[in-house]
Amino acid sequence: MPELPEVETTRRGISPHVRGRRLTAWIVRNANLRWPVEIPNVLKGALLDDVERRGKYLLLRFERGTLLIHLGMSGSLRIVDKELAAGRHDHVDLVFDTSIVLRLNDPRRFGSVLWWPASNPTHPLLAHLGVEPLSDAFDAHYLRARARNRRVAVKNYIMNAHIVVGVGNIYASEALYLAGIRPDVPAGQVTRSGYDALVRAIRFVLERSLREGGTTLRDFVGSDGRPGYFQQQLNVYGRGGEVCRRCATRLKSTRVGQRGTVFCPKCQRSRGFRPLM
DNA sequence: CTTTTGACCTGACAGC
DNA sequence: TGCTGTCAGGTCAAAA
Repeated sequence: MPELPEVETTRRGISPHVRGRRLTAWIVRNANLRWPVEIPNVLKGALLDDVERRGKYLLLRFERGTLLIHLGMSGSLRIVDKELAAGRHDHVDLVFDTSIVLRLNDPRRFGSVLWWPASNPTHPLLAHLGVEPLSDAFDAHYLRARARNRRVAVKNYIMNAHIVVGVGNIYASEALYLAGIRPDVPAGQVTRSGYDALVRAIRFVLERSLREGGTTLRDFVGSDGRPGYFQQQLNVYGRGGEVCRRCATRLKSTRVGQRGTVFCPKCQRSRGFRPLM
């Protein structure tokens, strides 16, 4: 479900409620997520210093270490009152001293809750992550350099968290549309100006979605239960068979690297086309 | 090293 | 009303 804007929206939503609070208890109703849920006993009574984000991981910084939370495809975190009865798929509750509960719901259980002790300098899952797309380190030179001689489709390339984090199926599709690049072009064949446009487009879609509170397709809600509104801005994702807003050509629905992919065959070309930005 | 494929899981929806 | 197949905001590990 969540890509960078949804995870960041979640971070901003939960942070004011839990930051500076003590974790008094937790309830694990189903520890069987992607990996077994890890919440060590040293966390009892621990102070939560800050809530950060790295890629699609939320980092709950405690004095003794960090809880890593990944929302997978279908996860969401809500702030609820301790008395609110847990529903189906409410797998983990983190109970804070204010009777506030941070509740993880995840129907598909592709998410994770993992412990990263302060004694361990880098968690293996974070060690090889690529750059943050909204940081200065993310630029056309970087993208092009790492794409040299790579034949994977550019769409898969930008969805690879070892290259750049936070870009999933929605925003990859949208960014390639805005950049005028076909999703199935080999990453190594995208031109320098193509990567210039792509970097701008990725930043644009992520920042814009962030302003709108993320994208809600089926079930994403922020920590307060409000949906995101970015889906109203989608140009291609979920619009296969509909008409391109720019040129009225019928949008093509295909599969690129096992993922559903929609693009405009006229506005998106192998060597790039007029970028929309 | 890169690339491809399968795996993990539930739920919604289409078609018979 | 089933049943079956397909698809879904992710990403890791194994195989090629």
